[in-house]
Amino acid sequence: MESRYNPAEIESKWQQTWTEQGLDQTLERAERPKFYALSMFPYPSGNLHMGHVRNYTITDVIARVRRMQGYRVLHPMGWDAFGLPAENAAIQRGVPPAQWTFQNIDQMRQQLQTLGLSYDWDREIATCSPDYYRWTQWIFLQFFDAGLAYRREAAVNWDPVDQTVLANEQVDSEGRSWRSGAKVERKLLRQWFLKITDYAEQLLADLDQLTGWPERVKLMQANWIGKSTGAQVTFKTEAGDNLVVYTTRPDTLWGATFMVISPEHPLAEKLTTAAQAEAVKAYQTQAAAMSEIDRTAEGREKTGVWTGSQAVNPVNGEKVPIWMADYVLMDYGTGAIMAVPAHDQRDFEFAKKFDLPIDLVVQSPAGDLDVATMTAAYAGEGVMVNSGPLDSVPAGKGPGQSVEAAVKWLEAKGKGQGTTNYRLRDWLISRQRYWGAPIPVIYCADCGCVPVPEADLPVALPEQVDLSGRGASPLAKIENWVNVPCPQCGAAAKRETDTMDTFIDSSWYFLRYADAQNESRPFASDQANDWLPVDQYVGGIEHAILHLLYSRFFTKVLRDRGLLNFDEPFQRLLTQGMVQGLTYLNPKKADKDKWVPASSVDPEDPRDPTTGDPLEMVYATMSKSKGNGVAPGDVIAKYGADTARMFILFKAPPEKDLEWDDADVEGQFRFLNRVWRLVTAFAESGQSLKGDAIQQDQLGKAEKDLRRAVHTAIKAVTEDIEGDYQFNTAVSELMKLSNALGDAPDPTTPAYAEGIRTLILLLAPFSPHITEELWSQLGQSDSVHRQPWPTVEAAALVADEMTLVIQIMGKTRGTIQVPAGADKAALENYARESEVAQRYLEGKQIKKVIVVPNKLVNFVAM
RNA sequence: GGGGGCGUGGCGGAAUGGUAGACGCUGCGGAUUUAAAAUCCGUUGACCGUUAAGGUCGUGAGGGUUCAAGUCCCUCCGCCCCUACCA
Repeated sequence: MESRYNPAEIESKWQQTWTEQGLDQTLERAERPKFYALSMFPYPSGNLHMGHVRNYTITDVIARVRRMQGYRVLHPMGWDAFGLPAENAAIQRGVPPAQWTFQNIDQMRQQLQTLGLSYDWDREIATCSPDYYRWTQWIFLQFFDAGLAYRREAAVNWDPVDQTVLANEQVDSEGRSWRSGAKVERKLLRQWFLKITDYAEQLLADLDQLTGWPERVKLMQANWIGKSTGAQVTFKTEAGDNLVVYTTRPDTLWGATFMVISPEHPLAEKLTTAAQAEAVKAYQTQAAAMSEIDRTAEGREKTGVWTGSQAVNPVNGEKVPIWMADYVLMDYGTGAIMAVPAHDQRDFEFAKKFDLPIDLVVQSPAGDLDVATMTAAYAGEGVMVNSGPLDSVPAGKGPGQSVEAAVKWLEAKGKGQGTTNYRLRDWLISRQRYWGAPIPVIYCADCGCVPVPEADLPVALPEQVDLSGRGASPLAKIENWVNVPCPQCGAAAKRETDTMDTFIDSSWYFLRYADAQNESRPFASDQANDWLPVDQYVGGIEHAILHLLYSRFFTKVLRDRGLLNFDEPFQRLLTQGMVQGLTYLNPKKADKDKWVPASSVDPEDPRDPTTGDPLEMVYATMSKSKGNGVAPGDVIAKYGADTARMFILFKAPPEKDLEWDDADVEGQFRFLNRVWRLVTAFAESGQSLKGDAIQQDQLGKAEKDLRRAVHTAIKAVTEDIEGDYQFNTAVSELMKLSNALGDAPDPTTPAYAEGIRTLILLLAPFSPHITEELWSQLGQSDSVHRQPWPTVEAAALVADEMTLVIQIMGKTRGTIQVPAGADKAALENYARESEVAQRYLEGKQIKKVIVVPNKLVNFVAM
């Protein structure tokens, strides 16, 4: 009797069995090639959302296929578990951050387990656990030892209401604190930095090694690193100081008519004359109070103030006034610029506003540029003029052009030198927060900043802590934690009370998985060198720069410390698209309030429940604020994890956004039901999966057709997965195979048995539960997931006949069936004799015949 | 302003320069059923053709290369994403 497909029952049954059997544990068999499949680990919010499901399903399919292909696969999961939400929960609900976090982890692990993901849970990590952050601190000390961790004053986002520093991501687009709503100020504080700029060139150059990364992610990183070439030029000030500027256009030095320094420039005070002191001070205060966002707002009118002093242009001896303006940023270049208003738009605007001179040094090819009539800076091609030794040299950065000539001239005269500059800045890692890894250093009055000795790690987070969300780091208030003897001299000393940016935790977690339970080191080098680099990394595009750049940086530093032997952590990267939900919006309402949660809308007649306005429907990324989310648990409860996985893989290519659609989910459920019926009917007919040996040359047409469909499916699914991960087309190939089996006239042949077997095996990585159940119903004792991946039999792909397309003048006019393997001459003959060709060619003269073997014959005729 | 990507049926999406629309969803018609659900079969780009055979058009727009263009080249339009006073 035919049983119904009951996903709830079989899924929990097999999940339990797999856990008991340890089916998903990492296979330690050195003779097999390794494959490391990794999803970006989640923050344990406590709630699994569809974005997670998509991410982990993609990686799981890849891991499962590789296992069947004979690789030993590392496929781990863990938790990016430090971070502010845990502190907020503590403040709002009085639950200790550790307790809140570990509860969430338990909850999310359970949710993950319902998806049938083949993780090796023995390697699970949580960055907030002392077993882990001990090694985060150890790695920090490696950086410290290498001179790559240092402290300096930095301008940070300061919330004047809550009296705390905020991370950039906690400041909204209007420059307000997400918590207090106060306008964020910039404040100078002593902070810890990692010297990522030391690795700027390598981080840029090694992008070339990342052949398996999306081009746009590499571009984003390259732009972020922002390499530019130019020159540093020294201007002497009236007071005799050297004011160094960086410029990418040293050739326009002769057109520099003033200079601008940043309000934070170290020479600012010295350069300011008594007469201007008050105005300059006021300008600096005003600049300091502004957030970076306000300061760099688009289209903002130039502001500035004269310092009262002047410098000498080193190329022509002319005096140029030194101004101060906030459009010059202290943390790019030298914090000072030479202004060439004729050829730089910003300088042009500044010169116009403050009535400063404009000197033309590049004349356009048309020769019609005149400073008296210019309404904008000219940055185009041309030839150098009014530029002494550079006159008549073509303007530009190319070989033999003005920039090259200018650098040569400056270097020869000792007035400057060619340099390379990067936009990348050092990484500020101090956070005035509790729930992070404490920075393991101690301040001693005599010995200075002393690293915590390795043996004393971890510097554990104290459990009893008062979290108010206000003031400096909560750790500073815990006297018996802060006060420790100096590790060097034993005198009374104090701990650093800041914790590390959580991006540090995630910059090395992929290494820990290789040796997750090591108690004496963060990882054994031979283990890490064996498993890494990650063969396939999967995650969201939002980490295109941050996490991926930091991880590359860490890998290179640890390599230089002799701990790793590879340059790049992630060989291939797949950035999966967002999951979008059907979203209702009220077009009459303002942007922020226009979303209407789907739960309060009647889909038959979508109206705003409060105003009665008709609503518009769009697809938008699922989020709480839009009320358009679909809970994974609901879908799994209704259709099962296999259906959810199939839908997500089929609905869109992995890197594109995916529109959640219930009807399509139903479609996948129908497909799995069809597979269920096909296989259970086969099982009940009492046939064996082994079948008789198949003799390809003795098969009838129907069997040959079926075998061709079967082996075409193997080929297509394998190629779709090994190539660019076209899971959507892979699933459609599985559907075609299922359709072919359903259409097969005789379900008792060996070819049919082969088809059933192949369908189950090819489907197994996509839908692990139903395939395991069907496999076992067919009397197989070993897991379907331990079977070898099917291989293509070339002979089975060969058809006796083929469809030949007949074209007249490039237009398809019909097709005929011809024997396969016919040569060009034979194909042309078949085509000539065809009824279609005769009809169209009657009374015409054939000028040319193009024969494409296995495809078509095209007659060019008049 | 700079950089990147994308425009294909009612919808999601397929198409090594070689039959555009695979596969699925939706819609429509039918079978089964007391009825429904489920399932199965057929059909589903537009237009012309009474039916049929067949034809014309059709991948954002316009040009070009080619025997043949969704695919390659040029010009333009539209949308999306990232980034931005970076000297």
